[in-house]
Amino acid sequence: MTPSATGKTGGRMRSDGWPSARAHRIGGPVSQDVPVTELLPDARADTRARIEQAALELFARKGFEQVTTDEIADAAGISRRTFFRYFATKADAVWGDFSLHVERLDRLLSAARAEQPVLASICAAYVEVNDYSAGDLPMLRQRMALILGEPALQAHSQVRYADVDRVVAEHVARRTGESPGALLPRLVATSSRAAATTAFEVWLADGTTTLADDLHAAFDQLAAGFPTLRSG
Amino acid sequence: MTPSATGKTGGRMRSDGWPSARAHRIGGPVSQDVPVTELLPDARADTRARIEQAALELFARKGFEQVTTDEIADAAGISRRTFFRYFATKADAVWGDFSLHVERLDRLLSAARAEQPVLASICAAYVEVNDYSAGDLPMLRQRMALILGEPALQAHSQVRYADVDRVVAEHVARRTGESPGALLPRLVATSSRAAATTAFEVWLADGTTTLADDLHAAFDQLAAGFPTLRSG
DNA sequence: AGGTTAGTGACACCGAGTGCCACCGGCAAG
DNA sequence: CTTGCCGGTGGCACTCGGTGTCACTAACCT
Repeated sequence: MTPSATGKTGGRMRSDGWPSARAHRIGGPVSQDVPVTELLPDARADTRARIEQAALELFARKGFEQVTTDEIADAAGISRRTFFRYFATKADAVWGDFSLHVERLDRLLSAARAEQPVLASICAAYVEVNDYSAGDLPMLRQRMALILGEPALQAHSQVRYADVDRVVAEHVARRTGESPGALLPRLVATSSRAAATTAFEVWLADGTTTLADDLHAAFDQLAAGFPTLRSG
Repeated sequence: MTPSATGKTGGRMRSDGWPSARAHRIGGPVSQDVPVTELLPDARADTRARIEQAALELFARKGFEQVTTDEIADAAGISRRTFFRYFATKADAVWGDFSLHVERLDRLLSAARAEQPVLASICAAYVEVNDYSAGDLPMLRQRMALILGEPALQAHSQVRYADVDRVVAEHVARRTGESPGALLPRLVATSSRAAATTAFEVWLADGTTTLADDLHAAFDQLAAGFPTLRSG
């Protein structure tokens, strides 16, 4: 918890450091920028953000697999054990509160106008959820480059996307009166997510286009049954 | 290699078993059904098949996460280390020679008639690759139930599907003259795979339909831009 | 017979994750 | 002020997936 984490042992089995109480005694008098009091309110949110930031920076610099949870914990000034109290897996540190995004997507879909074509509603919801401010774009790029580029994160993403698909499939089911497990709701959910993911990839690789434009382009193709393909 | 694997140590750090030479000496004279000679030709293929079978049976019975690689090795009559000489990861034991399927898909796409619409070629290739004999269907069901149901395998599948997507995207790129990295080839690849995966899920859940029928149904919807959705 | 080679098992090691316990700080009740 | 509770934490031991290394064996090739 000492803001300057230098001097902490951090690793397990390293046995070259002092017990953590010692580190506290060292760091304590040196740093006074955190008043020690009022640590309770949302110190957890702070710590979580610090871990996430440290992890993201390390992943971007060295690659996901090359970073150990020990290093992340060290960089964030906490112990390895505490890292896993904030994030269930190493991969989860890359996905900030993703469940919030899913909830937001759900709310947007539920509030969609009934006159609007279903795919248009889904596209609009995807665009809205991914409407980041210019200042946040660099972090988004970094995050998505990791998620789409690192095989381990690519694999992990499947689990996260399952939630998205469920929400979208339920929306389609509501609109068509079918069961969420039927072919059409599932298919619309998975293929619209495929469209979104592809748009992200193109947006990342290109660098000149807008994410919203790429999303619209992908969804237009999907909704029209890939008209440019009919030349065959 | 003793056909009856009872008496093997199997686990690591268990230290209650004899050295492996001892086990060989015990198992040797007892079992003569394997002529010891002609073990070289494709004993590897045999061993690989035995491991795969043991793993699949254990996964289906206890769940993927509840099975350790030690157990698989024991059941297959080999050591843990040898398991990882045949399969890079525990998850890979579920996917039989999947690269063969990808190669076959690639060949089918390359041989597709140019007059045929692109999506029809892709659908036909998917159907062809997944045209199992009636006798193999139970194993296919078991495999796919694991891959689509177990989160860990679901995640791992992403890596495998990346190869499929690459092959399909390259085909689309050849047909349209675009780059394989452009939006349309990527999008067609990912969304057609989404269609295939969804068809598999529905086929698995339903039990009365044909996989080929479900695949055609999904691709028809995709190619037509989800016509039943236009009621909005 | 001697050397080569492929397949194997034992072993040690790493890193992700988990359960458990001890500690320490804040806080309420006495 | 002391006592006891409680949330967050660090340390530790353990499991399990995965890897590098080494020694051994059996088939093979001269």
